[in-house]
Amino acid sequence: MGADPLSRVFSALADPTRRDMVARLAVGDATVNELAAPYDVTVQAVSKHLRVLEDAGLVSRSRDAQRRPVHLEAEVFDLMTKWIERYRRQAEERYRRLDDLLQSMPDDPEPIPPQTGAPT
Amino acid sequence: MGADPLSRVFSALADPTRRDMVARLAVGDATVNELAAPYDVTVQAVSKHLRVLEDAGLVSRSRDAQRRPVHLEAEVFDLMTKWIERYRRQAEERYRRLDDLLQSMPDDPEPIPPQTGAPT
DNA sequence: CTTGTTATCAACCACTTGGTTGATAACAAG
DNA sequence: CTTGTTATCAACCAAGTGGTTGATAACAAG
Repeated sequence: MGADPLSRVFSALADPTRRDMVARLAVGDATVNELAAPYDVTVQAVSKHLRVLEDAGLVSRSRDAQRRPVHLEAEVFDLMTKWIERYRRQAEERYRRLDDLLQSMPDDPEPIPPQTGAPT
Repeated sequence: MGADPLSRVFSALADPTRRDMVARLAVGDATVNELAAPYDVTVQAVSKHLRVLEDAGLVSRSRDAQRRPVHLEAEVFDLMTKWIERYRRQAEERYRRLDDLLQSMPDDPEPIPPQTGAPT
């Protein structure tokens, strides 16, 4: 469990039930029981899911008598978005450069004939 | 392994080694050995990681004699980005609306007194 | 105080995961 | 054909995950 923040966030959202809960919480705060209702699992299982989301910083819990309203924390999404955008942009940039290169040269698909001694 | 595409992508990127490989591949294609070099693990382990990335659609592999150049597929990132953006926007929208609501009413933190028979 | 509700903690279980070693396949070069 | 390189497959193992049941805590209401 001592993983880095990014790993925790990705890992938390790798579960469809957990993504569902995030979707539900985007509409508004909810109690554990409310979150458990749509799924065919025990409240304990949902409680565990919420702990994972909380450890990832995606969710926070407050107190209201014996209820524990769950609240979605949208900021952590930025962490992922930044990571994703960075490498997507980098990959697209690379692709663009490759494309330019291929267009600038008309033929000859053998860039490096190292020491195969092709005689004249 | 019969998970949905989104789960596979999130799950694949939940591992720091795999994210590292994506970062490396964003610079340019690489062989399995090249990808294994920086890490203190066997080539087999790296091969497994690549399979996970491939199953998630993040990576594709071609043939060059006995080498298997690995190529980053940037399109799959869109799947995540779309999902993330959707619920972030929704959560922010909700936050904005809540903020408006709180500003429009000056006091009285009891919105719903259901049947407590408050007389007159 | 007792009862019911909401939620967590603890122990357990089947399955997955990330790693290992060993064998094998595919190919290049001597 | 034999050797070396690159990579995958197969079996195994320790640790983690998602689920369960049972006990417990915290609180509201009778």
